[in-house]
Amino acid sequence: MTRRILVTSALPYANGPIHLGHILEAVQTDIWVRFQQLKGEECVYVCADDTHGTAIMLRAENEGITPEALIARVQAEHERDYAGFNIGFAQFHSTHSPENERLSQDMYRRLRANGHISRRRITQLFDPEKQLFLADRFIKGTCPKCRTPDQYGDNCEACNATYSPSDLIDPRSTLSGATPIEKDSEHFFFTLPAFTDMLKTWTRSGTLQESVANKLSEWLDGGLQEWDISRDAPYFGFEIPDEPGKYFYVWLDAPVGYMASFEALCKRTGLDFDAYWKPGHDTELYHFIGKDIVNFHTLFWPAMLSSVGYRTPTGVFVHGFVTINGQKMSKSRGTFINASDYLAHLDPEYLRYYFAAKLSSAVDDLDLNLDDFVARVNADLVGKVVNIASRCAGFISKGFDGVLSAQCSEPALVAEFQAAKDEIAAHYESRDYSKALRQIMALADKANAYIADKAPWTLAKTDKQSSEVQAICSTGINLFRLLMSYLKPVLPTMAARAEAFLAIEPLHWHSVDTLLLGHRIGAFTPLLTRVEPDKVAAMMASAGAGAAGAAAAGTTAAGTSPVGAGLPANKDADNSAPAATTAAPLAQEPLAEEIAYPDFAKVDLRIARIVNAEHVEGAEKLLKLQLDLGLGADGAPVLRTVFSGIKSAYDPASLVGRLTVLVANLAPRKMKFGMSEGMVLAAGPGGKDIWLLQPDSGAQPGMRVV
RNA sequence: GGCUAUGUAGCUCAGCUGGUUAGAGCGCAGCAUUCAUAAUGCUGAUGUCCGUGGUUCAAAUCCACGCAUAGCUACCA
Repeated sequence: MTRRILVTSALPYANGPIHLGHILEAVQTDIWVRFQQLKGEECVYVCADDTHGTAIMLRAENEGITPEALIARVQAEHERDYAGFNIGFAQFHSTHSPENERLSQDMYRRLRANGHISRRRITQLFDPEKQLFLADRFIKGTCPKCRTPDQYGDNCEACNATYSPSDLIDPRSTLSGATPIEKDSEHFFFTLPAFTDMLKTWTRSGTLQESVANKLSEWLDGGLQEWDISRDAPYFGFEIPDEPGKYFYVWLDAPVGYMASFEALCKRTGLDFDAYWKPGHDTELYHFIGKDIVNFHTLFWPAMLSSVGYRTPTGVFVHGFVTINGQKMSKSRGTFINASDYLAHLDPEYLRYYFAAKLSSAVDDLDLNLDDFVARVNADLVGKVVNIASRCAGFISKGFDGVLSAQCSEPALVAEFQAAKDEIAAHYESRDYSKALRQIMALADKANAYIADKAPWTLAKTDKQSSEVQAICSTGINLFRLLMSYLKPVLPTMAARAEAFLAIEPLHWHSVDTLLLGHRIGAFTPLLTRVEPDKVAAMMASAGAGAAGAAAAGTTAAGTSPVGAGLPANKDADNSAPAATTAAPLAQEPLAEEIAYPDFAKVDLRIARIVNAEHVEGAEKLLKLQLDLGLGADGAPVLRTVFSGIKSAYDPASLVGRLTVLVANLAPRKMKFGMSEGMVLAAGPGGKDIWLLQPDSGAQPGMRVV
């Protein structure tokens, strides 16, 4: 029985570029969808741009264009970036579409008919110059608790107090600088409390990860409140039926955008809309989202759906955020990496693999550690997987005209690879991609060990056409083919190259039940090249340059995605400036965390004279230095031996007599060639580019550096 | 502040419902190998499992408190 599955990932907001947070979500979703499709399920993946709201309106105004022109331009960029990562949408639509307008208004009318819309007047701060009601983040003022100036309207970054914007001392609009006035207006509310029981059941019915359900009980137990779904003109969005001058809050029509996108797909392909959105069908509906937008998808959305007689989602899958080298992406730190920054320098499959290798079904954040990224991709994909094909293919083409043996040797090993299918499938199904890939890589290790053990190259020396060589290498090729079948959801492009190399029809999940026997394969070509660390550095440089450009240009007030995919809502988020290409060291390695003076004072830096420097036998990188610190308290000269990794940059003879700076109270470290009693200071990326610190003349050995 | 998570080798992470000397990959050291995109195989070293208390015959695993990090905290997007 074929499953019929509709999958969405969160709608990126049309106010900024696609960044690695969006890509994490898209990759997670895409892998799941491709896996389902390879298994033969009918699985479609839809998404759209989220295009409404004050932020879009203001941005368009700043740029002197219409909102429609803005969202059209941004959507083209978004689609290009997603395509660059091979995200296989069946439909990428827009919330500013006729389908969405009709569906949103229809949903509102039915909510209203069911008595789930209430209305009342509320008072808000209003910018008299811009003639605009102000959201909290467009108001700044002095914190009423601790008097820190320049705080946003909802909470104080200095003392963490929360308050309402009208409590601020000396409030002003960040849009015009005007002093806001209080003004009231009628708003429309969705009566969420009426759905408390329904939601308590639904959130605990296996649709959500446990930690997410735990988090939600905070809201459910604390008592739900009505949800304000209207905004006053001027607003870029859909007008509320029968209520001129009132617009749907962007978050009302954003999730409806999932339906709208799907409806557009149905029109093109003949899929049955109702079978996926009306109750009583065996179809499945899943939303992949980031942890910042849980409320909208697991409270408001299912409540609205159930009110108007649509089905509720089968599952909502929540993931964490992307961090870069352990820190959250930040424009000021130069670690805000846009999809286009990545694609300009690196192969998308690297990142798909790296994300997959670290993704689980948990809500944890995922760290992109750049050194780990290079090492992991190169070791796993090039060193392990591709290597299997690479080391076997030559024998087959040279000795046997590319024809594989009629039987595999080592049937037990082959069977073990095939038997892993169900377990790997279960991991993909449950979104434990890291477990799936760990298992696949363990198999790849076995394949390499098998080939090393059989050493076909020794046999080939005596007989190039030995049937044993053919059998061993054909087995290797078959093992490689099985691994590629398992990896195909993650690495579609590499899988396609492998299919071309093997001269076979596209692999699918059940391809592992068969073997390639007596088949002629093509010539081996590199299926994936290694990640070059230089390219990673270049990517970071362009991301950092984007940040610098944005700062110099002065950012406009703007939000990140309402249906944000990977980052916390960032008040400073903005489009990045065009990427530059020069690599600034500061951009590559941002400043470390601030420390207090006492922390610095712990480090005792001293001037030292290099009195001897020599090569160390057997050491690749080290020089052995003798350092003179001058006379000690007892009048005797103090000498230190330090091993320093500067061999590649300095000739020992050129160092003797120089002054430099020594970390004098560093704990001695036992190294292979002896004890190192301290550390000399140097800068640079390594290799020939290392520069030793040297004081101006006049400094004496033993002087403390402060 | 409250809540939800996270904190395990240099790095990235597994360790489910408590039970022998705490694991993997990468990195590192040594040996082997040279078929392969300096790829591969074998061997080895490395951990107060964030801290402090507690429950228990037994805790990385349970409880409490604390520290650190992230997110959420509804008329923010």
